[in-house]
Amino acid sequence: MPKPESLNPAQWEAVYHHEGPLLILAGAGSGKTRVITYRLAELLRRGVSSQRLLVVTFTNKAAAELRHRVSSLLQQDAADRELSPEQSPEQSPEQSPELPRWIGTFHAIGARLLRRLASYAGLPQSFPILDEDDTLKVCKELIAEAQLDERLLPPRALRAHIDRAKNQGLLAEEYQGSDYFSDLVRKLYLRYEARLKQLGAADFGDLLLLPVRIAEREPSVRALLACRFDHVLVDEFQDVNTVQYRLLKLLAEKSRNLAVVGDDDQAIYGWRGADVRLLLHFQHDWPDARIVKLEENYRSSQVILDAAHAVVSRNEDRHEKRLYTQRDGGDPVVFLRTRDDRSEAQFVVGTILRMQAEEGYFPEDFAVIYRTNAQSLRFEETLQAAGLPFSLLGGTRFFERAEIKDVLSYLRLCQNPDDELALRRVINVPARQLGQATVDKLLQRSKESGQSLWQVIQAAASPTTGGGLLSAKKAKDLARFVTLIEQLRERAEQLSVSALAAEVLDRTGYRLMLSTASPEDEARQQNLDAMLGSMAEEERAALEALEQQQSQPPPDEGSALLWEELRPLQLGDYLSRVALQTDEESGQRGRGVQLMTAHVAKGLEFQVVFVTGLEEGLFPSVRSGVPSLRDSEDDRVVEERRLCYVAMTRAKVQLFLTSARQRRLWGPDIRPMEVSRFLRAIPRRLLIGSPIEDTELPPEAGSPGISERHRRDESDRAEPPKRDQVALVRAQLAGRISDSDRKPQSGEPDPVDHAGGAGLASAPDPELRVEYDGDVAPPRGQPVRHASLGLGRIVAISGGDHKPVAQVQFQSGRQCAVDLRHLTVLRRDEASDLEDL
DNA sequence: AACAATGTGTCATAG
DNA sequence: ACACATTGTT
Repeated sequence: MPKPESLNPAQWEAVYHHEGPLLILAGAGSGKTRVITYRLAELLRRGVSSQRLLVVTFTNKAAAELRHRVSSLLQQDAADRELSPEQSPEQSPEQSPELPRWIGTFHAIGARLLRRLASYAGLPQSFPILDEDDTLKVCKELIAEAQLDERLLPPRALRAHIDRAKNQGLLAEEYQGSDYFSDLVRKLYLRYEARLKQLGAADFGDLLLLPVRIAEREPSVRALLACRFDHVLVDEFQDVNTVQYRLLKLLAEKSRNLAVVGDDDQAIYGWRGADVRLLLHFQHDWPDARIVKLEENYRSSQVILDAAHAVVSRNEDRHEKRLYTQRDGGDPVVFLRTRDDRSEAQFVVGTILRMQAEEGYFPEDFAVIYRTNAQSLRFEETLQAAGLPFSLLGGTRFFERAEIKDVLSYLRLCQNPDDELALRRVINVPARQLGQATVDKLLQRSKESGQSLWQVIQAAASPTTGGGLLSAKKAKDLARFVTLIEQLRERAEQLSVSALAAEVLDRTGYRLMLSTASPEDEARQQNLDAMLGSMAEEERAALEALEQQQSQPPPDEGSALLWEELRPLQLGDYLSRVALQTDEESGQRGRGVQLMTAHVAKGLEFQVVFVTGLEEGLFPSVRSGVPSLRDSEDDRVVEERRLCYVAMTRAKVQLFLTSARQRRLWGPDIRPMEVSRFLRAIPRRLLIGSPIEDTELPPEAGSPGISERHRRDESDRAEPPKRDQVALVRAQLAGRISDSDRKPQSGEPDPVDHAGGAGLASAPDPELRVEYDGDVAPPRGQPVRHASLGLGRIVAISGGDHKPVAQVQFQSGRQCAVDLRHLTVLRRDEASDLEDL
């Protein structure tokens, strides 16, 4: 059992709170995970069944971490009990409680619920879960089918709108169309929903949306959910969105034992529908909630905390809290303004090398944090060149690699050959002469006949039933593929998951395809081997859990539907787990220097942290193009500020902040970058390094001499910091400057391109470009020209948060919506040859 | 004509 | 790494 003396009073209160709602406001590094693990252990000790505890986290990594920590706490607990001489007789001495079985991300929990509720949603029990790629393809096809131009409604935008709707709990028919644009989205959302149903598939949003909607509709299901768990514990509550909250309310409806942990200063997922107000106004729904504040920080030095606080406290709508630590003082935060992203990377890597050599740090002690994944490249190159090991967190995720998805698609086909997306993915991988044209024919036939693609393929492959759809040669190629799949499906009945996967690699010729000696192929082979290994591992774990299973309480209250049964790993179990397992194997924390985005960094901690790219437009990131209509500039920056806070508070001992004077962003142009406003918020006394007052002139032709810049760095400091720190920065500056000796590529950087033009061949005359800032929109009937669609008139204008869009009737007869920025407004005389439409 | 191989631009942030 | 366009091959 937890030792109370290792908890501070606030933590103690949170751990031992008994029944009823509980809100834990946990500042960064305040021992939040510790509180959750201890509380779980305490609940188990009090006799709450491991089957009736639900713990929700945001990432698989966090779930794995919790599982691990609870498990070791329970083991230690059992060991302690054995040692203690006086054993209370009523306490069962023999075994420590089982681990809670329901620890997972919202999506994992939702998927488990939906598997059992599938019939209510008209889905097969083994529905595939579509990832982002899959849903993007679906959106693309829908847009094509609707004969819309992708430039007007980019598939990504459609997907984002649908996803957002789902996060708000809206089904397609509830989606409100108020203008042309949202009407369009509504129509396509309706088709999207129908298409997914036809595919028998669910997307990420469905995993939460559908269980909630089913339960709210079906009283019997609602009752099941309400009594399924005795305690519900939620981590990162500030990042919960509406649907997730509705699910929580359903699950805690009866017990009312809902404990949530969160920090409003770390709310960074507003863009995917999270609503901090759920945390800020928790008492509104749960008036009797006990509130516990954790404000003592056990991670960072006071200097780091003060600097981070200075950044985030600029926000207004927040619980004011001030973290304190017993480790007073600490080294100042080092700020460095570098010439460009290259020298930024060189500074970071140089510093790591030096601190490693001189201060005994290991590569694992360092984290490099940036705003966007694209920034990782420079660091990767530079670390590579320096011979430092590193691992990239996030980015392209393991299970999204092509080779992994290919093999998983074969496995999906073994489970269900009607899985159209899986079928289309692998029909020609490895190449078997079944290209686009052939697949299109088959798809066409499938659409006409209403048969599944697999059925059509089976028919077309046979000379008797082919109906002349394909040439004899193609039919033969196809028949070979059909036989392959049929054989694999037979084998699937007999083999374990890992053995089946190995067979897939073999029989499909996939291994053979990767047998060239190229480093890419070798990496792919390694990835596949890693996957086979993880399969075997899961099989072993499932068996072990089965063996160790304690007396299984029989399903009570008719809730067999939601009961989890332990069994050997089945193909379907594996596929559904893997669809949600987007982060790298969580157990083995990557080796070497850790590279990650600020979002990924949440919840982690490191000795030394570099927060990089602190530049206006990058961090805070301001989306290029037209500012959105509703959000004020500030609204968007508020979350960025919290993101910066999250990044800074990852550091335990030393924090570095860097900012480049120029970098290539989005396009081919090298842009001058201003220093981030977040830096200006930090009191000078906490900082050493480059002056922040640095006026943001792009490097002039005769760029300032090295010595001059160096001198400025020194003279601008408000207060002399510790001498060794000065030496440190000097040494680093010297290293950096020797690199930046090279001349800038061109005398003047290109002017900032505010248009964010989307690859049109000829850019419209800037003077005639539409100004659209919400007030000045072109009137209806306005003649316009589009680079590729020709002349037309505006029929309607619609905004939306993202893109101002005009519905245009073109002279060609085509009517479609076009991003306003791609239109040129014509003067009356220019439009004379445009007839009335 | 249908496929395969090769080159090019693009990308917030996550499950 | 992926989609797209282009060129090369059967």
